[in-house]
Amino acid sequence: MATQNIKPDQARFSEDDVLRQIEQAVLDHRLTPGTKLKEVQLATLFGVKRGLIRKVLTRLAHSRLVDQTPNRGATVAKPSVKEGQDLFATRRVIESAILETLISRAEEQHVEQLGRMLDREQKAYLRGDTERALALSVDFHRQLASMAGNSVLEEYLNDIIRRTPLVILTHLGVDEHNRCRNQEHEAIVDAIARRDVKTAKKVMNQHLLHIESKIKHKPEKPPADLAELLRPRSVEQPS
Amino acid sequence: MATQNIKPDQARFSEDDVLRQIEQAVLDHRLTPGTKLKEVQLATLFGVKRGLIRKVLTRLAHSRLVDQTPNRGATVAKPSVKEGQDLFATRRVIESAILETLISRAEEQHVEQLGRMLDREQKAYLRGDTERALALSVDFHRQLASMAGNSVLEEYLNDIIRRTPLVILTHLGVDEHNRCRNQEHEAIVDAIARRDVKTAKKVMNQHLLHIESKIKHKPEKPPADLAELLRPRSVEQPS
DNA sequence: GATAATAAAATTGTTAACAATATTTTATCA
DNA sequence: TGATAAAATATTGTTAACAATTTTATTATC
Repeated sequence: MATQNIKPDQARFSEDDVLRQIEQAVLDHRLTPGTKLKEVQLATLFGVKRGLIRKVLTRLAHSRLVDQTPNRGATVAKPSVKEGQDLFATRRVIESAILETLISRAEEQHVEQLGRMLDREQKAYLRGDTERALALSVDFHRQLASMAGNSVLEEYLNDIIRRTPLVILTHLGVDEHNRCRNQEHEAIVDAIARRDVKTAKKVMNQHLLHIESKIKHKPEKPPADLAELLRPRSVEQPS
Repeated sequence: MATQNIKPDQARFSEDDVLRQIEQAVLDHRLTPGTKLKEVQLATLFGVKRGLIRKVLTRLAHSRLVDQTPNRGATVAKPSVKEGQDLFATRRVIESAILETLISRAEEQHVEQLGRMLDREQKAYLRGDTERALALSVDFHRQLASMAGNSVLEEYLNDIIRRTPLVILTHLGVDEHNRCRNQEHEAIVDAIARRDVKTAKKVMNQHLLHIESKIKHKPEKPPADLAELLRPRSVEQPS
């Protein structure tokens, strides 16, 4: 009981925990492109030594979520327009391959599980819980990759998912219209159930293109307060 | 003049240099799956401090080239059969997408440059310089990705290229027949020149499947002497 | 000679201290 | 008041020392 009441900022995080927390903060739009990530501040926030933070930042930089400049520290990455376009184009390739692979091996239970996920996503939208809906929306794509059963495709999709918010926030800003639309998810699941590869891929492409086609603008957004945004949350086990 | 004659084992390497050297050693088959990478030894070999080696190993582990186990150090990764199959299947997806993109934007000079590369590759094979031929063969694939102009696809292909030797060495062993065949490269360039996407992709798939279909066996190979294999080479600028 | 126990050596993991660099604040001057 | 220079502070980069763990070598026992 006592251990469960430990405040997050007093907990002792592992390297992977810290990495996950920062990745999640990017995904949630809590950390926006250009935000400065100061080592000492992060170490204090997470209750760890600076060395651990340096390791995490190295890994994040290697994954291109973070830009590291010698003697100037780390900032959340700001992808260029070209990089954004390339990322979305590649996402279309990867998601299509996932759908092909999934449909070639999908079972009844897979379709049912996807249906349940969509129910939850729809309910979250209806009650106005946009944060939860966004998370479920992202999970939908992850689940497709997991069900497809190709670990390398899954790995790349997860990489893309982590980087997608950077593109959106850098070039499009936070806007309801720059997110997944639930009915398109439904159409994809329907096509999977019918084993209709062509339709599934077509809808997925449209799904992604509706965001991608807008990557031209460059609205600027002021940096937010890092401590507030990145306040550690309890480490949760994946469902 | 004096600086140019510095012996490699006395040079001061940057973090990126060391990373590149180790990656290259994997690509050359000098470092084989299961090989133990000891920090102090590497630090001595490269003339750097142990801290830098730890950073490099972190990055290599994040890229799955290296397995890191707490308190037991780092070894060159040994992908499972499934992982090997997934990697090759994903490679087919990525290479096909690269060909599509390239053909949609290819110019005369691209085709000429690829032709010159193939000449060099063929000559290396004919004079029995297998190491050089292998390097040129790998460069061929990299060049396709570079010409296609999608940086994310290129990044993923480079990741795949770095990991491919691990699969081959783990499951197939060093064998002339587990490498690219020059005539298939020629057929691919020919199809690109004719803007024949279908044929280009078909040949590329065959090209990769001729290796992939063999990923079932597990020949074992004894670990080699690390210091000999990983002796630093001079840092070369990419051509 | 084989096995187990112990000791020694090697390796990995962590840390605080300090150096180097960048940023912010303060003082000075026109 | 604004611009510039100097001083102070903050941040990043590096390092050696030490702790913790694993591996290897040596010794003891049967």
